[in-house]
Amino acid sequence: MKLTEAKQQFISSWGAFGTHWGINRTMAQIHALLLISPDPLTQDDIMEELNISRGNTNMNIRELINWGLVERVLLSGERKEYFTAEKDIWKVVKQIVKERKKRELEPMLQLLDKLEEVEGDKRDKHVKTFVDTVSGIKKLGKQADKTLDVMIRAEETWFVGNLLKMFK
Amino acid sequence: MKLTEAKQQFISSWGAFGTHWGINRTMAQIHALLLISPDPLTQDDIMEELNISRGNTNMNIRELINWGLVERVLLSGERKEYFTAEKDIWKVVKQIVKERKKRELEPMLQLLDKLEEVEGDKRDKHVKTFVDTVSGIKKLGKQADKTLDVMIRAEETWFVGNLLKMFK
DNA sequence: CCGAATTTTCAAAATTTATTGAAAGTATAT
DNA sequence: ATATACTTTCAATAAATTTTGAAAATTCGG
Repeated sequence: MKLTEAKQQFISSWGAFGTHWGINRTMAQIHALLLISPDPLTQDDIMEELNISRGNTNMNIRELINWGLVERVLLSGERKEYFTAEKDIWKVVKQIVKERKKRELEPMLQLLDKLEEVEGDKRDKHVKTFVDTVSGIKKLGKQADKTLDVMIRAEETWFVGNLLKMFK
Repeated sequence: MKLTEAKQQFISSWGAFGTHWGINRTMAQIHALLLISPDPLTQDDIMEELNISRGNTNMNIRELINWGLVERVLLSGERKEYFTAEKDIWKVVKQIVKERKKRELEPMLQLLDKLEEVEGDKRDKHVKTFVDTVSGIKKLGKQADKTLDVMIRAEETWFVGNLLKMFK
């Protein structure tokens, strides 16, 4: 397979993959393109490579910057902004985990805390099932939260080594 | 907070949560409703509770069954089908992990295997960056794959205990 | 086998989400 | 200060996804 074709496949399937994870296609594709680009790219490079409009490109680059996955780079003597993606995949994964934990897991846990305190007689099976379900989710969610905290601080070598050993 | 209100909040935020994870709102809401229902429900119960159409209800129940999260239940002497959700959250999580691994991670790893074999001179930095990126993702993906395999087989008590100890 | 109850399908409609592109905004060099 | 290069915004449009509901198919008791 030629590089050009391989690149296209990578970008397109990274985009499709993203849509299963609540990330929009374009954002994932821009990320993919930057991941495999040895040098920083301009907005125009990205627009041209992916055939997308200026506005769309701009919005999604900014979103990637918000997620901490892409950085602005200023090349000396150049007026244009360049963009580059973190290439260390372990760092990328940790960053995504960190953001999603903050955006999704933590608010969910807060809600569950409130819902667990529902009024009513526990002998009513509707109340009991509700409280048990909420508690069960909360318990697992809190464990996940702690585990992810440590993971975010971990080094890849340490993480992979230990995790595998543990699971033998 | 009253049970009725708590239920509604739970269902609606479970639905919103689902949409961040590539699951459609209705599917997640039906799942939420069944999770907190002590007894199995019919399609009509679900339609009424969530105010959704028959077709929509039917489609999403079947999808939940495909995911292994909901089961058909036949009550003796009843013609209608009843549905119930697995209540053990750890089992639910394992089931979701299992399915997503099969549907998403495994195909991605297969693709990466192919893409890693791209033709071209490694001294070309475009080729090098591409191959390095693909290899990096593949390596981490394969580790995740193995780790999830063990997790899928693990018991919650064992899992939570060990994981926490390990991360201290 | 018939007919009523129930489930499933699927084309059309509604809704949600993503994309465009032109206009407005900003920064920089001279 | 002005012109120019570049970035951002956002209302309109397009595309993708979800939902509906009526018709078709299936199931099951008698």
